[in-house]
Amino acid sequence: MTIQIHNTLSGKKEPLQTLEPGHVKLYVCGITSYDFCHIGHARSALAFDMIVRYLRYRGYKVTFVRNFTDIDDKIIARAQEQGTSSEELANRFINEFYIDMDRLGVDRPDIEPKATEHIKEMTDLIGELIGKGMAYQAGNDVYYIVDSFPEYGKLSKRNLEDMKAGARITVNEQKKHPMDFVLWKGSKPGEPTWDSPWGPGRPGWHIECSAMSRKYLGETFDIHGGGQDLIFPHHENEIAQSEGANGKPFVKSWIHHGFVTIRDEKMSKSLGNFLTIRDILDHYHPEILRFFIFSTHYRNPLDFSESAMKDATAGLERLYECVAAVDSLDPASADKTAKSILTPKDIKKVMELETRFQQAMDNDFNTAQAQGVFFDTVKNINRLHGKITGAPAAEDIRFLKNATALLKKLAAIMGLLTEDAQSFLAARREKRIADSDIDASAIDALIAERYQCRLDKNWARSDQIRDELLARNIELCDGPEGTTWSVKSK
RNA sequence: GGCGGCGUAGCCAAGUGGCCAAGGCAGUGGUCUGCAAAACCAUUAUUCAUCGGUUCGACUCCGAUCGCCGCCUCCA
Repeated sequence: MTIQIHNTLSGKKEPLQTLEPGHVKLYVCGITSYDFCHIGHARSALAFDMIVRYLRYRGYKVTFVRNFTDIDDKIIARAQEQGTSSEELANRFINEFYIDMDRLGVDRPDIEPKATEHIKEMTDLIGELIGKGMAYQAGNDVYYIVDSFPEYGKLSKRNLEDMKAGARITVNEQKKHPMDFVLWKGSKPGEPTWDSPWGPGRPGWHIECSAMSRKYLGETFDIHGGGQDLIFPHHENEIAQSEGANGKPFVKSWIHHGFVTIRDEKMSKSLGNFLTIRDILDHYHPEILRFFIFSTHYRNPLDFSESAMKDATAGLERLYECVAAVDSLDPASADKTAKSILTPKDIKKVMELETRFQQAMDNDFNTAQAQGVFFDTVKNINRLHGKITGAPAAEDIRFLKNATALLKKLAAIMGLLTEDAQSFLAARREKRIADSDIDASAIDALIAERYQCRLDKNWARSDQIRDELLARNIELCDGPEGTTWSVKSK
């Protein structure tokens, strides 16, 4: 089985064939650091985190590069608003980004280049394009000549004629063609500047990715990724720059993930439906967000809502409940004379987990399908666990523990089931108590009273106490070790 | 207007032409319990927006229609 990946360039799923055997070279467009990251950035980071982990699990060496855009118009504007330098602002939000990524448990890429640390690579590349007649200086700016690259539009499937017709682009007198885009911008007074053969200025947005990917991954590499909104113009322009300068194919396969929407609208600041990663993590455990994001295939739109997060919570807890139940089996309590309850069919069903997981993930990283495989396995584990009556056979304990160990190993590729199951569930219960203003001692007193009622078989009063507490969103659970209580999930 | 994508049960969501159309949430029935709750088990789409076509056979391929979304300006 080979891994199939949907390639935006061809519009089809294609088998992964690395240029260098067993080594995937991956470049992903990172953030422009001028504000806190939102849930859409989280989806991007998590999608590629999962992809890298899966490729490594499948035995590939992966060189993963993700850049920081730390100089651009928005950064300059925001820095001026705040009375600070663009350097300080960009670095501050890079640090905030790391805080978010660490909370989400996202692994660091191998290389995280910053645009401002690669000005030389960019000016070299621009120089090459001018030398080839593919770029020109106009005033203090340098522009790319889109007409010089016949394949312009091949990624976004559009042509220059169509784009001119629907042009909503501000007319720029200096440009020879309205679609020509800027490689180098002459600086205005007060803006950050770097020296260049075309005078003081700063790089255009697209050139950094062409320059930095070439430096770290070479002129041609395997996979380039980002959000669907980057297809045009950003990635289209990267292709024009890189293939124009290098005369070689830029990227073998393009991966673009879908948006996060809220009430089916794309998040945007103008609509005010903007949720930052830390807004979400203040209310939900990081694994719940991960579970939610991976419950849909990465290319589909994903609609954020409280009810969707509630579903994700219930689903993740179901997985943890299964693991916790198996964890609580004590090998020392095994009955040496007990017969195994396992049938060859049971064993086969559970052992299919890894194959089925790989089939799902090989199919363009289909995490939604893979989650389905997890639940099938959980169902089987629970069924077998339920078949055990009395002291279990040692063989059965070993089998169930191996099964949950495998489940945890595979779920970890999506960053799920990484915590101790008992602790996770206990923390969930405590969080619910903490989130509600409940007087625990008063509840304990009522439980004590009810305990006496139950000994006296005074069911009426006993049930009355339970109903009173239930009205306050507190659930009682009568077990062999006494009564426990928990706050009901909404 | 140009280009791309999507429409599968109450909700979410897989499905790379052919055994009963995964899975989750919610619902229903059971096990457990004094009764419950939680947990677990079982169960829930003769049908895949609509209409045609190709095929021995289509949710899957092709065409048309309706509806929704995204990109074409910064954007994950």
